[in-house]
Amino acid sequence: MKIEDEIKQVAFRDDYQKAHVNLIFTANWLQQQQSGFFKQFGLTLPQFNILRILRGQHPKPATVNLLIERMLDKTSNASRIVDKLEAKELVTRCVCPSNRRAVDIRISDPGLELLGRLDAAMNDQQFGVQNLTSADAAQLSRLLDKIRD
Amino acid sequence: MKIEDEIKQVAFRDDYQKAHVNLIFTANWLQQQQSGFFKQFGLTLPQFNILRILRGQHPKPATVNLLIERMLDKTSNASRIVDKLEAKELVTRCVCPSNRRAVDIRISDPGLELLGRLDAAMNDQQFGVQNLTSADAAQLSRLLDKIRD
DNA sequence: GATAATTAAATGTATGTACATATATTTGTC
DNA sequence: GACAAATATATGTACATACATTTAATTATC
Repeated sequence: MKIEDEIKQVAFRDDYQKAHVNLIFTANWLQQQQSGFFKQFGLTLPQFNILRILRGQHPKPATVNLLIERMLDKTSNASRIVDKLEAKELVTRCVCPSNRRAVDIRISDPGLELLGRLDAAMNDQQFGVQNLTSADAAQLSRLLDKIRD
Repeated sequence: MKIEDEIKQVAFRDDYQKAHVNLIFTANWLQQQQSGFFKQFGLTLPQFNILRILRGQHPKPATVNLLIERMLDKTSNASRIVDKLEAKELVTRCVCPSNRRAVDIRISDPGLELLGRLDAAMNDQQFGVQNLTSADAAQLSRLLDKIRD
């Protein structure tokens, strides 16, 4: 659906304003699609992202600092998201032996198992990007990179 | 900067996954740019959006329902955002005379004055979309509309 | 080696999001 | 006109975000 119809705004000042609003709107739409998906597995999107980083490190541990570096949203609160994952026993947390300020965070076996199920489900669920051609997708990334220059 | 460098991921599975991650990352980046901007004026992004809708209605009142319809994020809590704006005396709220279930919400004179200052400042602040050509911006909107089909 | 500065994580507070539920008013039906 | 259904908003709870502050451990400096 065209963005004008989605947000019931008759016209935009120019293509720049339209692209800007469309970007915010679409990313939001995507996040909602995704959070509905993750909810089936008892996770939120940020919790999933942290688990995925931990799997990337596995079997090495990660520290909170490393999680913050790798997270898409740098300013979010990794420490409290790990709290939630620990409560669900998807990760373990223990004081780092070589630096007792830091904590070693590891994905647990149930955590790995959950991510495995999520991977399988995600292959059947492409959240709209499948509507693009491969060339479209590449072009989209090029435009987005240009915006952040 | 290319998305691979931004999030320190070596490679994506395909252009689809890359575009997807890039979209989420870029929209987040844009929102952070904006929220820093609005903070100078004592507003948050959703508060600004509500004020802008109210100005569009002015001098007619808006109801909470109308705000929800027009907001980019449909599921957020308009009622509590209006609470914050009312506390700052940027809007007024009173029971609608013709339907006492509804509340009439109006932007106040200080609210209009604040939006006026924001408009001026926003013309000097284009948040990255100015890096695109006009044709790029139009193409971006076309791709985003396609994703949400 | 005591003390200051830095670093790593956790905590506090205000705001917003998502979703369920509650309260009050209006509308529809018998 | 009583009572059920629908409507408009507000409230409650859990989670996340944004940013400042605190606590504890380590490193640097004298």
